[in-house]
Amino acid sequence: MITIETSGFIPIYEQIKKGIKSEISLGVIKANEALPSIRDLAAELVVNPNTVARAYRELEHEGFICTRKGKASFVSENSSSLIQKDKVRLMEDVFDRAISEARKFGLDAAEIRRIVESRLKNQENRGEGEGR
Amino acid sequence: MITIETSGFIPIYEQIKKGIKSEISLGVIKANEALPSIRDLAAELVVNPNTVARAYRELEHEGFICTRKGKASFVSENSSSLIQKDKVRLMEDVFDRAISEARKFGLDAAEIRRIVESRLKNQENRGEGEGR
Amino acid sequence: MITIETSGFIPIYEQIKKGIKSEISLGVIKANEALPSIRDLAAELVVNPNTVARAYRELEHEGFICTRKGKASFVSENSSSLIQKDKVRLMEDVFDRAISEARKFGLDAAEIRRIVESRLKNQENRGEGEGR
Amino acid sequence: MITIETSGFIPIYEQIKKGIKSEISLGVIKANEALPSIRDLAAELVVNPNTVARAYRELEHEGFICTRKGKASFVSENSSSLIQKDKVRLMEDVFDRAISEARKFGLDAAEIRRIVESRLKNQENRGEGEGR
DNA sequence: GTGGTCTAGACCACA
DNA sequence: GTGGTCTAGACCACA
Repeated sequence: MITIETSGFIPIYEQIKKGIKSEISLGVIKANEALPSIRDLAAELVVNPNTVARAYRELEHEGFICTRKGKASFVSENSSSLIQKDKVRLMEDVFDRAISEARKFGLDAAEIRRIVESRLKNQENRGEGEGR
Repeated sequence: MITIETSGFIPIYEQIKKGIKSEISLGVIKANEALPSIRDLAAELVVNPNTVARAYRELEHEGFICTRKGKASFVSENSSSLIQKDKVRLMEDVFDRAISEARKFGLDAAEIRRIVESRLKNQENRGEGEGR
Repeated sequence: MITIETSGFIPIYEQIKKGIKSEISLGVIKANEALPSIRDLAAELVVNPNTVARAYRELEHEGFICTRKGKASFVSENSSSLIQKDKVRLMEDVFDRAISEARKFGLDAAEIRRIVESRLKNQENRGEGEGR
Repeated sequence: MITIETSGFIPIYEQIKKGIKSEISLGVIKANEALPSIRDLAAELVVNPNTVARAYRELEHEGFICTRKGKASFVSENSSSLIQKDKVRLMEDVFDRAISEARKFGLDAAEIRRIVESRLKNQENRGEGEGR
């Protein structure tokens, strides 16, 4: 369910980290459940295992997952509360950036609202089919 | 007026490019006007001249500015129309990304609208003073 | 009585080896006495049998224990003298490392003595209850 | 000044991290001073640049150093206070481990003191010559 | 030249 | 099979 963009500037390991946080946030993977193995996820994403390993390692350092050697990585017990905080910060950040970008090009609040609406609609019309 | 973030993953030359497009878009610099020299802008942004040079070079390739050797770089005659197209695409892109990011974390349209409103207000209260 | 740390870098089989040497050294298990079976110890330590097997195998190679196929592992006849030598070397090693670590951070002999005293006291106050 | 043990179980990147913390602690490198470049240190330690890079990256995440891309890594402004805390924790840890190791082999406080004294003397006699 | 990311691939501890 | 470390080496952004 994680998608990787190789164009663009965000490192693959960051995209993996965000993808996993997203899955935890959505409840796709729940506390104490195992993540896919490094090798499996690497194969699925067509990415080097080292890159996945880095993502997992950083998620572990940040407390989202914990790893049992020889077994697998598991979503931490307290991941939900961590994710919750992280998510709020992340969402604020994402829209602050988008809005200040828009402001830099002279858009006012009304125009921003309008473009948000149009993109919301646009994604509804296109995107919904994919999930089914 | 251009601000550079050294943390984060977006290359500095990209930030400079976007900054200049923004200034053209806002009319801060108009068609046929000269851009600051590479050295001056580099000094102002506390950035290496090579980085500014790259931004200018790419803006030239994209037709936004034209550089006369030994002289300076000027905003192209047809920059406004180019910028206009670029701006629409850019804004759509920016909000598409923000919204799909939010969707990845399970936010629905109502929640997205709410967060956009809160960030719009938040930036009004803080940010406006800086521009004056 | 053996405790395993899964965080940290010392392999589990090494921790098991040291734990058994410790028990021989303390007389908890005496010469010619049987060690717990690999399966039992593995269960007790919540560790994979392979890992215990490796510890036993290496202890055998070093002469501390001997394994009779189909039966069990026994503490060797001459284990005490071996342990005695090993223990002296081990203790010197342990404190050499600790002290040189402290030296690397600029502590002088007086400061090292002081910290040793404080840790000795600290462990007395907390740790003694656990053993009983 | 950093020494790497390839025998033993502590990962090279950890040894590098500790070595650098030690140098900061000793004032060998001071706040705002540049660390050796990744490539240089890798060459000096006869280690892969990736390994040094990992050490630097983790030191950065922990706040001890900060990296300016294209330039170098620098000791953070607030490194001293961080190091101070880290050092205390580290020294307590080191001696707690050493002492509990000794306890596992039946040594009492008096014997531990004696062995500490003997190792302190031993290192004085051997080690001092090297520093000059 | 300097740091950052990524790949390919080896070897080890653990299950 | 699973994660962890390490090496060798490529390519990019930045100075």
